[in-house]
Amino acid sequence: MNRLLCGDALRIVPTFDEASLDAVITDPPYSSGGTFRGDRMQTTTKKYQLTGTSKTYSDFSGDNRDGRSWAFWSTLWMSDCFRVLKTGCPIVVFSDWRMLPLCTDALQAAGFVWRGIAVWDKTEAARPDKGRFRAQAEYLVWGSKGPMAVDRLDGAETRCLPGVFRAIVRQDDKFHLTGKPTNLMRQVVKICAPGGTILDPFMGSGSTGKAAQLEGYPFVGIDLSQHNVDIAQARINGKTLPSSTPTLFTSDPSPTGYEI
Amino acid sequence: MNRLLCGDALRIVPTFDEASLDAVITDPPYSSGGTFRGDRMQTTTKKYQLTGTSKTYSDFSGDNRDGRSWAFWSTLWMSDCFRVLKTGCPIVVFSDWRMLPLCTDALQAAGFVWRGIAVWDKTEAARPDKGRFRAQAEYLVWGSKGPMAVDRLDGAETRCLPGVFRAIVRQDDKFHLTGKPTNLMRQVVKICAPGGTILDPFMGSGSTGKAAQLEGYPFVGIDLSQHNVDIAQARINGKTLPSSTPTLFTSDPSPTGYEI
DNA sequence: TGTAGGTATGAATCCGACT
DNA sequence: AAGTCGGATTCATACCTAC
Repeated sequence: MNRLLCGDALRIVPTFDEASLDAVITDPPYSSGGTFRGDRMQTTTKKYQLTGTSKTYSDFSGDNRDGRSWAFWSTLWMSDCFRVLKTGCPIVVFSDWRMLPLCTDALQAAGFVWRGIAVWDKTEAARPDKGRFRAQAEYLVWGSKGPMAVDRLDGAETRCLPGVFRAIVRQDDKFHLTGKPTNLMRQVVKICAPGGTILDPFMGSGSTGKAAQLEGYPFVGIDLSQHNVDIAQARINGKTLPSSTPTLFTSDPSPTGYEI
Repeated sequence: MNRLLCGDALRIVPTFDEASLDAVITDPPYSSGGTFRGDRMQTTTKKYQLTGTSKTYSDFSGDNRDGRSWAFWSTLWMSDCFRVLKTGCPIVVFSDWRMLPLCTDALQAAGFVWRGIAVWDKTEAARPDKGRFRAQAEYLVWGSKGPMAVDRLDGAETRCLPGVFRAIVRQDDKFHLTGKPTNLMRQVVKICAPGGTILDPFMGSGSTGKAAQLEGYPFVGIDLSQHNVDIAQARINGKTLPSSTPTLFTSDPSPTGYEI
């Protein structure tokens, strides 16, 4: 069973039971985009979308922190995730090149053992820049709560996962400004032990959830925006949007949302 | 014309003229913790040959002593490189995933503008790890001395370089424990403006120098080990070793070596 | 269904003009 | 002045349209 919740991860995750989940796989707002503070303060579409693009995506909030506060905030939500993960279970966090060092700091500050960096190669379709190395990769900073739980993989076939994923972004597979390809996420979720429940505290349009469903993992997703929760629900359910949408989670400690 | 020098980069680079070189491309020792020569002189073969780099580190990288002193030492030699580079010119430093955050810190501490991370994908030939993401990539942390010098690229054709290099490690193209494929390095050296002189303060067996030669760049290489300097000389010259090898650079401020 | 050719796009960046 | 705003740029690939 899947649960999709609308609200702030910093409020919702603490309501979950300790040591109840099997993996965290997420793509938080990077607060990147620009050398100067002013550049980060733009709307996300202004920062990340090419001027003159016809297709429009909704802006998302929480993308204007500076480096220090981004690391501080990341440590907070990663600590919450640490609490609800079972011992030996993995966390995977997407990052761009600029935030990568801060991301590894926050992961370790939250108590995780940093295990490595995997690479998402977006191929040569990524935006070029004359006389420079093309910024065509994003990074998957990953670690575990204590020693990796190899034991739990007994019985089920245990695979080595790739360290570099080559996956281009397709228009018909992109439901969010920063949406990830489904084929990429189907590979990534396999870091979770078979049948384990996966949490994505910043699910966006729900690519992690869709991939989890396709690979047979129960999924818990959280997003600040009702719009995104609706899109994710529709994608994962494979249905059109319901007439009655769930209410926004505010201060009530018991979140509301979809159970699908 | 190429120059190959034997000695300590921290002694030799300061003897070069300020703002006299056009690029720094290098692969420093990853685990060389020492500020002191003796620390770096210890044999690393045993550490690397059996397990690859990752097993030799503790599970808790970051602010331990090895990491701190590596970053400190890196800042020193990068600062030397900063001085001898012309304004607007690039520096490229290879790093493994563990040292990557420290490497970006040191690069910026030395005064460079950090511009990004490129990826060397060693492909699936890298050693697999059950139930984990394969550590199959190394990283090229790169930056520039001030704003990138686009002006100097006028006239010559300027291109966007790839951000992910796929290159398998071939045994017959490997003259050194951590040698890089020539095809990889031929791509990387193109970050240097056409005809510019490239410095590699830790040249090892000279892959950077060989690539520089093939792509038409003058090259200055430094290595602590006479053995490596001899190998590099032979590779770049395409000849057998000379009967009289150059003397080890010690405290004499005017280094000796090959001019080829 | 297949091929060829034109157009749109990308988790940017730089720079100059304006407030 | 520091902060904002907007236009130009880069090229491999996907996507669309015409034949």
